[in-house]
Amino acid sequence: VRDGDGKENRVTQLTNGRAGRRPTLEDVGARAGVSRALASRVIRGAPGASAQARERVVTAAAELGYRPDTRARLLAQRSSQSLGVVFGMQHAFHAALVDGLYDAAEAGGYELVLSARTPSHDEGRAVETLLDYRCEALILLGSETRSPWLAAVAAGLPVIVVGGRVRDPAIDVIRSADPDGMRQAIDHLVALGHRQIVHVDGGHGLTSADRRRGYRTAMRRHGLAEHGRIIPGGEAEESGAAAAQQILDEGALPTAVVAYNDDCAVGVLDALVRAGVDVPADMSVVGYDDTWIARLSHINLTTVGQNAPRMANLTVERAVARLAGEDVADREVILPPHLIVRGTTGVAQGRAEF
Amino acid sequence: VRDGDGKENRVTQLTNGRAGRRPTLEDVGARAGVSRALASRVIRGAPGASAQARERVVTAAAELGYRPDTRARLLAQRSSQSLGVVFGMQHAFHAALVDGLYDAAEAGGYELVLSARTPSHDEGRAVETLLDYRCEALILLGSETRSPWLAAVAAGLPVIVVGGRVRDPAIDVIRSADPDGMRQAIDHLVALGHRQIVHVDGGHGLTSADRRRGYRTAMRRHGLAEHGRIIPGGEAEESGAAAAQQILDEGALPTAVVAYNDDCAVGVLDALVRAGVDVPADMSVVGYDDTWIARLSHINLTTVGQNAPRMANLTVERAVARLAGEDVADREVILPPHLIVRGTTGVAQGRAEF
DNA sequence: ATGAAAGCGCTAACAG
DNA sequence: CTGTTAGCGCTTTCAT
Repeated sequence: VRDGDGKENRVTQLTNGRAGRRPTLEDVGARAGVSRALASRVIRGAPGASAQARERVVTAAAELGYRPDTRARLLAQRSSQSLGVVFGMQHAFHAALVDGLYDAAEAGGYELVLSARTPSHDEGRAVETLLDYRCEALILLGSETRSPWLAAVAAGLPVIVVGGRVRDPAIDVIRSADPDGMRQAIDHLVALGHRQIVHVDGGHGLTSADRRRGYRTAMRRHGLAEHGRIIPGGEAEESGAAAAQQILDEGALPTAVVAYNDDCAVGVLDALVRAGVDVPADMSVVGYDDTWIARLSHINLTTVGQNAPRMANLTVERAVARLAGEDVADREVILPPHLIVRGTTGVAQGRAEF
Repeated sequence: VRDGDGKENRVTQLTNGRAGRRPTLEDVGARAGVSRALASRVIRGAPGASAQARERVVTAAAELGYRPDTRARLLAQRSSQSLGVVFGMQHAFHAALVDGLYDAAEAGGYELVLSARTPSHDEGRAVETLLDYRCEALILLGSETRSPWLAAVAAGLPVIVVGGRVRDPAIDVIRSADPDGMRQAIDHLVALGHRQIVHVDGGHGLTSADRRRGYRTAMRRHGLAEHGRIIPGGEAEESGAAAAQQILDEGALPTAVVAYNDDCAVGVLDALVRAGVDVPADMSVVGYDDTWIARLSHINLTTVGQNAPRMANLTVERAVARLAGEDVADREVILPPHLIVRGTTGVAQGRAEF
């Protein structure tokens, strides 16, 4: 009798009132025979109401199908208790993040106001919208903006970038240690006997640069700098496929490919499979982000996971801390990523140079 | 003497926040030497302000970096001028739809309030949030809810479902003619000489039922009822892969597969390619929705397109019409889909039965 | 053309 | 514990 009935009742109440005007606190108070202020206290669970009053207000509200008006509440409150979130539709990882943010925000008593980044609604517009709603803090998923306007915005309210790279000292960043994730991937491959490991990178972004750096460092540490190779890629499947094609065309195949992210890795995977390369028998492939696409049973991609729920929690925590004026030591929180071994990596083939 | 001083002091005391106070219309008016009301008129481009006043207010606002407070504006206006949108992160098609909705809403002078459907934030919660923002109409992307609560909600405000199937007479539906899309796909394949065409369906949803029906009808019309076959699938890649595996295991391969949607088709594609089946030489594959995934150059999937921008426009139009109280003849608007021929379909192999 | 005043629905300070 | 009184920032009559 949990969700089904409860929800049904809740929503039914929404519409019980007359079609013309939705009931206000005044109406509820009148029906319960108390003042609007007292009704308000009861509704929002604030202290200072007798059990009797509480009971009457609750029933009156239920009968009327009362629902508080968010706009009015936000306006009257000193704090709007809402966090603005800019996300990119399309980004699989953002879906997980937003999900976590809903949880964390609710737990912290905050509302979430969403604004999407789409071709016709860029990050700037998204931020403006959110600002106009007077949300108290801004959460930008995967932003890599270097424009000065973000800094200006950050002067007005806490701004937290999740899974992106921004260097402004006024902006908090929650992300994971990309070089470390790469290290784990390389370590894993090396342990499986791979030496010819190429990296299909993610293009010009800062995150891409980080992962590239992690790749280089890890290869060097294993004494494989000679065998390393970086192929220009991108964020999408298409780039991965193109990069894989390039690898194939060159003839001298590596034994493993580490891609910038899962999307890119899937592109690589696809191109390889089409070319008749057996993964992982002939070649291993590793992605990054552990998005739902990596988990699909037929893809079953070995990848580096970022713990979206944890990042979401930290993000909301950080936002709340900033809003409370607490001093935070570290502008940047860097979480440890963790390798998730699935089916696209295996022992390296015997090779001439072995 | 204006009451500026006293009020200013009071307010300054109240807002000892870190960020200082954002300018209000009152501030803009004061700086421009006009009343708040007049400033309001100028800001929102309402008539009733001299060119001179207009000019001064505009510059004052610019200097102050004034931005209207959406919450307050919505509260004061009789109509909130905002449309609530519930979408599913993850759904590639919704990204295109939301993009179009932003465009259309802006053109129509409406705000968009987004609420995502995620594991921890289901459609019911999403709708509640939106309702609490007092948006004037609700736009549900891809909803197939059969619960009575939606009907209850629709009693209170216009509800428009896009690309879904809901039977309530109070709910508008904008979708495309799925059976017709299927027909186009089948016609295309038949024209290429295919006869053994199987359909991997989308499961229990109404949209899936529609497409399944379209498949059956089209096959019958071509006299291919005997060759038809429907394999249970689902909405995601995984289901497509599983269905393809089933087809492969059975030995007697068809020459073409029409999948429920692009995701499913990509799963099919993947499983086929892994099994060494050459697409489209050995087998043709068709998807549905023309999402970005179908357009990826290495997937290059023949699919049925739904014209998201058009649907978005119609949706907003419909919402506005309902809000204006206009009588709309057709509760359901059904758009013609169109086949997009790409690289996964080709002439059928010569077959024994030919 | 302009301004004063009255709200929108709610919260919050202060009396009783 | 409860009601009264002020607003939150903006729009909207209704005078001037």
